[in-house]
Amino acid sequence: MTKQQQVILRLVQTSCAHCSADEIYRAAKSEMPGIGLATVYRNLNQLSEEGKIRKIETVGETDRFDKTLNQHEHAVCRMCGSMRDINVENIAEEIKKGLEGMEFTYELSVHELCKECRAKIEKQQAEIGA
Amino acid sequence: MTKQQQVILRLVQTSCAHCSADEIYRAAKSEMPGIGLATVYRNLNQLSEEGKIRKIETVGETDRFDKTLNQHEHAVCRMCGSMRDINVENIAEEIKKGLEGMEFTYELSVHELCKECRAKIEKQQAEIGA
DNA sequence: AGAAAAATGAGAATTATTCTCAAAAAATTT
DNA sequence: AAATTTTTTGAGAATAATTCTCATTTTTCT
Repeated sequence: MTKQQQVILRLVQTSCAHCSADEIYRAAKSEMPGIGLATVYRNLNQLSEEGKIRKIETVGETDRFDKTLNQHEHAVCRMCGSMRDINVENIAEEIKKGLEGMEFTYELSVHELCKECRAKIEKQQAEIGA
Repeated sequence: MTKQQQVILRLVQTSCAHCSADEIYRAAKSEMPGIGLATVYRNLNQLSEEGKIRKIETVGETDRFDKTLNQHEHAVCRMCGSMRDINVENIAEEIKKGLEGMEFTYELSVHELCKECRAKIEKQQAEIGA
C-alpha cells in the first residue's frame, strides 16, 4: 500500500461523506501537493473494487465515494446536489409515494447478463472443460 | 413541428426500441442527409420533455429513447448492452432477489429537493407573494 | 409579402473519467 | 545493501456523450 493509497483511503473514511473524486483530490493535494488526479481516480476505483470503500454511481451526477459499506441507497438534491442516505427497506414504499406525489423522481439502473450472453458464456466454459 | 422533428419522432416510435441518440441520428441521416446531430439531441430532449417519448437514463450507459410512455424499468446486459423492459411492480421483489443471488446489480438514483432547498423555495415564494 | 420568432446545422466547448508512458518507488532476489 | 523486477505514480493527452454558440435557414404571424 503506497502513501498515496493510504491518504486517499483515510480521506474517504474520515472527511466529507459522499465525496466526489475531485473533492478527494483537493483534500489529498493539501497534504501531499504532488499527488496527481489520475492517481486519485485509480486508487478510488481500486479501493472500491477491493470492497474497502463504496463507489456511488448516480444518473446525471458525478461519481461519489463513501466509507459506508452496508447496502443502502442515496437521494440527491436537484438544486444543491447534497446527498443523503436512504434505507433499502423503505425503497418500495418511497417509490410508491414518489409515484403518487412526485415528491421525487428516480431512475433504476439494472445490470445483468442477458439470456444470450449467459448462453454464450456457458458454451465457452463447456469448451474449455472439454 | 418541423420536418426534422417529425422524422425523429417517427423513428423513435417505429424503429428500434431503446435507441441511443446516435442510432436515431444515423437512421435520420439516411432519409434526411443534411440533418445535424445537435438537432437530433435537441429534439429528442424536447420530445421527452413534452412527454411524447421517454428518455431512459442509466448509470454507465448512454441515454436511450423509448416510445413506451407508461412506467416501467429497464435492465441492461453487462456484456452486449442489450436492454429489456422489466415491470415496475416487481422492483422491491427484484431488488431483494438481486441482493441474495447476485443475479444482477442495480443502482437506484433518487432525485429530490432536500429540506434546505425546499425551505429556500418556500421563503422565496412567500416574498413574491408579499 | 414582409417582419419577427423559432429551429437548424457545423463545429467548438464541456466535463468526468480513463489511458499512455516515462520516471519514481516499492518489492524481491541475490 | 546492491541489483533487478514489478508496481505505482504523475502529467498530460485522449475519449466520448452531450450541450452550447451563433450565423443561416425555415416557419409563423400579420
